[in-house]
Amino acid sequence: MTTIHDVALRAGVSIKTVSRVINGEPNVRPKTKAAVESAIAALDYVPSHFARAMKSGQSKTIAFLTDSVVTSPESIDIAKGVAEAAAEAGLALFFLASEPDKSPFEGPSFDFIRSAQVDGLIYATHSHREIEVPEHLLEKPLVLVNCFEFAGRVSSVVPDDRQGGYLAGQLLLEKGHKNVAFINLQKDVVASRLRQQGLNLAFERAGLPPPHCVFLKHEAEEAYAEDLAQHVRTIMAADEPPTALFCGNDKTALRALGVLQSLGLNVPADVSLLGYDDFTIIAELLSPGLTTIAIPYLGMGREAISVLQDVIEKRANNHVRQAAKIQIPGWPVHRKSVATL
Amino acid sequence: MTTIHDVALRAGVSIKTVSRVINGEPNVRPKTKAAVESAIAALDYVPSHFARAMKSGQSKTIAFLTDSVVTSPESIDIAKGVAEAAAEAGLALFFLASEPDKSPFEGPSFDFIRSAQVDGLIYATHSHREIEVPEHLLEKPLVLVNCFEFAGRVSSVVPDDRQGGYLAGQLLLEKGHKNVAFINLQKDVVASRLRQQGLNLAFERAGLPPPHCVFLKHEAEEAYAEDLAQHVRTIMAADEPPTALFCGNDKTALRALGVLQSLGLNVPADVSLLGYDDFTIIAELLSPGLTTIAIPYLGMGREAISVLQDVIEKRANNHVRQAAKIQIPGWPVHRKSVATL
DNA sequence: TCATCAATTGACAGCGTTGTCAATTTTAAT
DNA sequence: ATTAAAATTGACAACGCTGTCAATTGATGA
Repeated sequence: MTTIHDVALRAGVSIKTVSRVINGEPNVRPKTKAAVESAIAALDYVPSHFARAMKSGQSKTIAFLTDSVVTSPESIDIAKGVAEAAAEAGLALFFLASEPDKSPFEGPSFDFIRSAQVDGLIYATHSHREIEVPEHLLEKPLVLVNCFEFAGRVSSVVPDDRQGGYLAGQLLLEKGHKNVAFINLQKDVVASRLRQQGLNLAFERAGLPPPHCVFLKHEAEEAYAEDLAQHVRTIMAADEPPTALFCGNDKTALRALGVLQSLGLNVPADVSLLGYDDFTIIAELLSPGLTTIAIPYLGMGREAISVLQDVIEKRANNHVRQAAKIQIPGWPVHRKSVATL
Repeated sequence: MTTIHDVALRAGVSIKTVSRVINGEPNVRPKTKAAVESAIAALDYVPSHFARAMKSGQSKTIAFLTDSVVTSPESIDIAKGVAEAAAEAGLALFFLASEPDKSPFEGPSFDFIRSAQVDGLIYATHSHREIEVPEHLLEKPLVLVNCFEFAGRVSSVVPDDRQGGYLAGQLLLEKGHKNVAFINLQKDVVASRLRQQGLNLAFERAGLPPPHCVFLKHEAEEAYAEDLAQHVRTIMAADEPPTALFCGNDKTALRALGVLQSLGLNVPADVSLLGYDDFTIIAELLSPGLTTIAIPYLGMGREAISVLQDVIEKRANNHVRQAAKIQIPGWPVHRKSVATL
């Protein structure tokens, strides 16, 4: 491996001067600088990350922890956003998969975070929810993604589910749907309440009563499917069945579509279908293509890096930084499953 | 930060002795060892990864590069397998997202690999294919996943598509399907030829002629869908239509199912449907559940770490290691879409 | 031309760790 | 009890880099 010494030797200067050139410090004669730069190029020298980190105590490295988000296709974009933004910011990124059945905040992975003197942490969850952050984690700059803690000690970046629900309402109303049924996620899911609030708000502002809303039960795959089918059948059997069905996520919408088809109902001719997530695989593959509300996973990931950098900087300067909950808005994705009345 | 000095001070020994205890070296009196260990525990000491890496030149860190696999749900399991196995092996893992429109083997990310003295590299692709490995990459221990180079200079871990095709043939024959149509992937896809070979072999061994096989055209989403629909209709319009349709992947199978249903054909009563990939999201969600051949992504990821460790070790001892192409077998996943005749 | 001051450069220590080798202690053998 | 050998322990250098501070060089003005 070529070191700073090799470069210094070749350029005929001291290692300190090489260091100055590398770090763009002032007070280096242009001629000297040129000599050093050509030596660096000739030797294909890259400064050792470790030596720098050891000296400065700043590793320029952050770690990305997750309950399982990296391995879940729905929210893989969080990781993508984090990775992109980190690269742009010149930060190295460790991905740590937490071990199953264990808190992600302990075990060998976490020892590694400490031993590698990671500058900061990003913790992302699979679903939007509240978490408990162990005391000892607060030592390090930390940003939560897709989750938050009520104590408000840690900054978090979450989807704006209320806005998303509102968006759904707006979209449906624009297309003329006033009689809407909402097959919401399980009642204990954070997003489910928020989206309902947003949806209801949109209807309220239009001078309409809130849409009929049912919650799925939180159960295994089979039970969930049965539960859903039941709901769809009940809803569509009403005296005045809704003109549109808004589902808590795209997967539910996919299932609902199957049930509707089995009832001989055509989407969107007989009933419109609106999803949530913009889970592309499902949404694009369905016929008709599923109109849905996108969750801004990519943007959340990017924002997390930005917030984390801020936290790190503030911490370094001994400023207290007010923890904040940052809500990133989603957007509607128009495909074919919602008809205009 | 607590350092080895703090521990030594507290335990009343020299730093070298602490080092011995940490690294499990012999010739430390049990009493001394106990004293050091209790000091470590009391101070919550974790050795600095950087200092160690600098000293040893071994970073115990590997990098995972990919064209886009991390962000594609189909093969996210490669990443998962790599991450799991790396953690078990005590290796830290860098995930580097390659920049769009750029070779993953250049740019700032790659400089980082060099500066961080990464011990080895794993490069995974989204689809099973041949790639060109730039000369300068061969400096570092490298293992390819889901791709390979014909030059054979680099070890690779790939799915055994031939075996997978054979498995598909076996499965169909076991269920009594002798008249089968294979809607294969695009002709230029590596997997497509191999699977066809495997499938044909299974039929040959059963004393049957090879199944009818058509290839999809490699085109945009819409054209692809149209192309597929055409094929399905043609195939099913034959004088003696096949009793089973084997699709090149689950996505295609999903589409094909739609076409079959639109033709008024019931799966699996009228015709059986076999996919490939075990892309759970699709396969489980379909009704009927899609019988398919699983691609061993997780196992491939795990195997990659094992191979990489081997390469690193051999390299360290100046042994030449014969590069190898390691094929990991898939397996059939029985759901409901293939009926017994 | 020479003193003065600013700009440029380099010597050296130290970040936290482990390898080398010498010093010390313990054990075993007489 | 004494001594040689073995086991245990520690002092110190070095890994590649940057910060400190001193030394050197060049530029400026009288």
